[in-house]
Amino acid sequence: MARRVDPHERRELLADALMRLAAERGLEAVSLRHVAAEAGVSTGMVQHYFRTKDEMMTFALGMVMDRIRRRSQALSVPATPRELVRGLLLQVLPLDETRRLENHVVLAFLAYAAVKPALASGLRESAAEMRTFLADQLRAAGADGVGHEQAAAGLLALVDGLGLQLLSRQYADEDAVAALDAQLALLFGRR
Amino acid sequence: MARRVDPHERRELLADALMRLAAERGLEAVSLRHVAAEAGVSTGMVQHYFRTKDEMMTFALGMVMDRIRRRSQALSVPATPRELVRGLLLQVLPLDETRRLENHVVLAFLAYAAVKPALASGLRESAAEMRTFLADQLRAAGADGVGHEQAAAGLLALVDGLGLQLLSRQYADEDAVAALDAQLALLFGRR
DNA sequence: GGAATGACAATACAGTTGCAACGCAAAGGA
DNA sequence: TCCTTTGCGTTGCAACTGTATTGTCATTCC
Repeated sequence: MARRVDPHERRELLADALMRLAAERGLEAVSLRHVAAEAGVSTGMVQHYFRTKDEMMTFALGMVMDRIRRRSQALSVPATPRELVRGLLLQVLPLDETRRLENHVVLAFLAYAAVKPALASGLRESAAEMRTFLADQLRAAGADGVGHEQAAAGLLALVDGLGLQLLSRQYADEDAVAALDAQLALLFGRR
Repeated sequence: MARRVDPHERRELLADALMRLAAERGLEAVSLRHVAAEAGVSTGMVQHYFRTKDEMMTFALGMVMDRIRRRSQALSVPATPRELVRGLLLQVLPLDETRRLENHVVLAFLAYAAVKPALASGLRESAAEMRTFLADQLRAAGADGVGHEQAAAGLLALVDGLGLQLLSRQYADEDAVAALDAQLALLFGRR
């Protein structure tokens, strides 16, 4: 067995195992051996594809952000700005098991990045990206009232906060959606 | 030296050291030895006051939540509901070093509690407490539009999200305050 | 048909972890 | 005065950590 394998595919396999671990037992449970066990491979193989643990973490975080981005882009079917905004923000909320898992991982990495600034840049980027997109849509819709940048930032913060509360089960899914809709009504006008 | 010491005071000393560690180097850096070193005592003493690491973590989290609550209650000088709400929410945002530190710790524990449900209940409680307080104030102010419970939940989520973004330095302090004020204007009416 | 190479597996190693056990000094009651 | 209790320091231990080293194949190229 030589060159036959696709390295990127292997890395994704391992990163998937890492995600499952992080979501179910926290980032503290992520060790080379645990990831290997979860993926059903040897620790040697993990080391083969990630020379260091940090490299593994960085790759996994990048993968998660990439998936979220990709799902959002697949969303850009013709629609009104308001529908676009709502769709995008609903994409981010943890309303099903896959996105629960992803949000768990993002939360874990958020706490991790608060201490390891090298990882924070990726998170910052994708947030900024989403913020300008939201602001553009708000402008296009002619949303009145507050500045568009500010409203976009507020929406993003709202969704982040709702996500947090959903994760810790303080809140039912439909209540979170209702809170989001209420805010959209305030910004775009009722209905 | 025997009975002279106040056990609770000692525990707070140790929990303080834990907080500093968690804020500066993350929860992963919190070990019995590190906490002992940071507090300038022996690991034996840490073990004397906390029989297990989990007991130490739980106590520290409780202490942080207590401090936040206490600061909020000290705030209830006569004021209009709107001022009260603004004051309370500004209390929660990480706008100075102490509160940055506290928010860091809360974030770390949030990620931790997402995996250790035993710790989550405390967080849930204090959030619910704050939500009903906010809803009461909104009702008292006769804020129109959306339901009061929903608006309160939205405000809380907004502040949580803003806190997250402030912590990861995605955002300037004054922008966060502006976003909060914009939302208050939407709810209470301009000015 | 070697030789080189890529893909792993196994093991070793030094450091760190939570926790238990033991030790001992000082204060108070008997 | 003894003796128990409280408060803490020290040491030890088994488990686990990230990383480095080495070994073992199967495959591909010359």
